[in-house]
Amino acid sequence: MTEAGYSEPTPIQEGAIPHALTRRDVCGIAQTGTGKTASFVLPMLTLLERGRARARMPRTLILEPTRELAAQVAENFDKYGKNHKLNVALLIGGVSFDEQDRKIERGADVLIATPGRLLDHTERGKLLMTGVEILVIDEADRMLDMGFIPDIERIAKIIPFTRQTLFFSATMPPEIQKLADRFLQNPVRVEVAPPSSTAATVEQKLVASKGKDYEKRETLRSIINQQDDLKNAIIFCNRKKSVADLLRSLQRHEYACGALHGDMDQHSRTTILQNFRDGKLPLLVASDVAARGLDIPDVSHVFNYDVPIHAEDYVHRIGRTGRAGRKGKAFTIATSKDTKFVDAIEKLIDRKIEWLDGTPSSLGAEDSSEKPEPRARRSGKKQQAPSAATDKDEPKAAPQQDNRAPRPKNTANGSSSKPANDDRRRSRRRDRDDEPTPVGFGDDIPAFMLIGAKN
DNA sequence: AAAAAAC
Repeated sequence: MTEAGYSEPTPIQEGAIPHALTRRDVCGIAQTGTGKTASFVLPMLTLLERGRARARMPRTLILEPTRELAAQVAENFDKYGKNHKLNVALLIGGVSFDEQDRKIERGADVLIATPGRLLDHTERGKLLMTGVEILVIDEADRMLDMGFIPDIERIAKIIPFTRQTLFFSATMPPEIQKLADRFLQNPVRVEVAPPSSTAATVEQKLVASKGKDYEKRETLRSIINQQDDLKNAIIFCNRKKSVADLLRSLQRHEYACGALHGDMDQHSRTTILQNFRDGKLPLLVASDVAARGLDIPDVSHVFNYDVPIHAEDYVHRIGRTGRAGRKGKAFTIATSKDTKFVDAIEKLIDRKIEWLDGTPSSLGAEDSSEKPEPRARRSGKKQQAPSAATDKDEPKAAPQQDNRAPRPKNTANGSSSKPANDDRRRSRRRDRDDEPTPVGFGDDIPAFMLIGAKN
């Protein structure tokens, strides 16, 4: 706890907790990584000490935009609420109703939910919201982005007017303010960080790349290999398909990596995230599902494989590193097509991001210097099955593989996506026969991290 | 140019 920075209150905690305890509504403007979660979990623990939950009538409700965030808040209750004998129910999609139903039936002190699943439960008539005393709306700006506001309105409507509401958002644009005005009564406003700031401890760089997929992948591998202090990293892509493609490519190059995006089944999402947190998986390829709020302590690097289309997402992505005053590095691969998005980011964060090699104008123009490998290499692979999109970048990557820096030695995915190219791989062994045999984690992965189960 | 969330 001390290590996590909770030995003394953070500004948002200092500002919000006393008011929450006096049952005032709170409008908190705080980014993740500011101790925001504890600023509602801790007072809730105190307020819940009196009284007990009745069957099917939860006493408090916390709404989160993504399943991972909801699970994370549930973990916080387990951590801080050890001695409070609370019933915590996590209601998220992608997993079965049964256990959730049982927890509701037993009487939940705390309900932590994503909007869709919560409404699903209420519509089945097994969940009564009339006993809710505290409503927490977390990540409101993101709820808005994701189109959840109508759901939130429906939910708020079935919760008694006499409730206390704690409302949190990283930013407070006019639409969010209007929303806050609707949900809150005479709130205390607590604001702790300017919305578009990036941590000063994060070293940010742009990396010029040519625009083809395989060229970007090669650029990415090259920056990864250049890092001598890489402990773990999140690699962000704009699309789920890119996440999947990049994962396959990196795995073929024997990087230990896993993927996280919203089309994956919940079991894989949970397992991969847990392995990444535990340090078993050093590289996480992810969509923006991982950009906000996920509490992964001490991510040393963030790589933006794609420049985010929305500038705010850049701030959220690189906010995964440099947390709690630690050092972090963020590299953004940019092609000539990304110029306007880069401009928008620099405008938002109000500073220029340096180019890695000081070559802003060389976008796509520096081919000769970096590529000693002639195209002739390609001829050797013509009878291969014309499948995996990753084929093309194999030969070019080979020369760099020999003296890679602290490269992860294992491959782990925890899901079904194994490179189905064993024979092809063997035939290319000569390209990297100095590589150690990859060791998979496979079954080594701890059992499905049951959300809310503590160890 | 996208992602996320209910079945």
